[in-house]
Amino acid sequence: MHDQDHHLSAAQWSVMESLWESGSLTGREATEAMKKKTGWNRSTTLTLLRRMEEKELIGCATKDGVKTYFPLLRREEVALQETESLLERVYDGSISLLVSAMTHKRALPQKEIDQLYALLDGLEGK
Amino acid sequence: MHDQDHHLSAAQWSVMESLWESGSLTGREATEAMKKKTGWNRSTTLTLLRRMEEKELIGCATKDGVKTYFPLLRREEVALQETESLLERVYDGSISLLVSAMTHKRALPQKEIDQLYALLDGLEGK
DNA sequence: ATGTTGTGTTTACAGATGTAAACAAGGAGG
DNA sequence: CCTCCTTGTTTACATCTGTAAACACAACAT
Repeated sequence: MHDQDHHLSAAQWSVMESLWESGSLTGREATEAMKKKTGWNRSTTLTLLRRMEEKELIGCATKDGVKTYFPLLRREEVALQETESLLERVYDGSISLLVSAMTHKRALPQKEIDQLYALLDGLEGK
Repeated sequence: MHDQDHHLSAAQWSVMESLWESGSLTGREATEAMKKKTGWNRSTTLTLLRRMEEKELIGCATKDGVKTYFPLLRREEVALQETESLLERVYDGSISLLVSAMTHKRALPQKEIDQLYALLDGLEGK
């Protein structure tokens, strides 16, 4: 395993999302995708890719002068890290506190409620 | 109300936490608290406070040459923002997805499970 | 009156981030 | 051959962050 504690900025998330979605993207594809998604200039995307490669968030292979980038982190991995970080920082590690806070703000759709019940039942069963 | 979308850095959270805990702190108290909590140098804390005041995360009043700082944001407000941001970004807005992800990683203590059930029951009742 | 102390203000400086323009080099067309 | 497109590389530059050292000034102690 490599370094943990990868806090991704919003911009980096955008890039990662695109890479996760397609598995890998050539520089060309990436700049196009980002252009469409966020309006970034080609250079902006390429800079982001370079920096992210430097810090080993993504990898890259060159073939016939064309680079192909791919994620080096799994989405779940990063998601978990970010989630745990927030959970600790804000909710003292308590998921129920988090859920409570959210439900106080905006109503949870019935579907979500059902899913949570199912989830909890599954846990008990184990 | 003022601007939303206040993404606090870890350092800023530390400061805010201290202010939320005590309601307000003089420069002296703040530097001491931060010194103890994070080991920061006096200057570091004062710089943080100044910058945070500039961007109106905190306010400050001077009396007899002594400054007293206090939060301008409520903790719940910021907590909610950060949580919703993560939820959208990572879990497509679905709380149950988030909870699911977390429970897949580490077991939820029984206490948490109970609390979640209670929470859900409360929602149904409403 | 003068040096020490407590408090606040200015200045500093490296690294990360957002955002790109400029530059370079290999192929495709003419 | 010479030029234009495509793809990659370098350089740029303002802002934000983390982390302080230096400086300034008033009150206190001697």
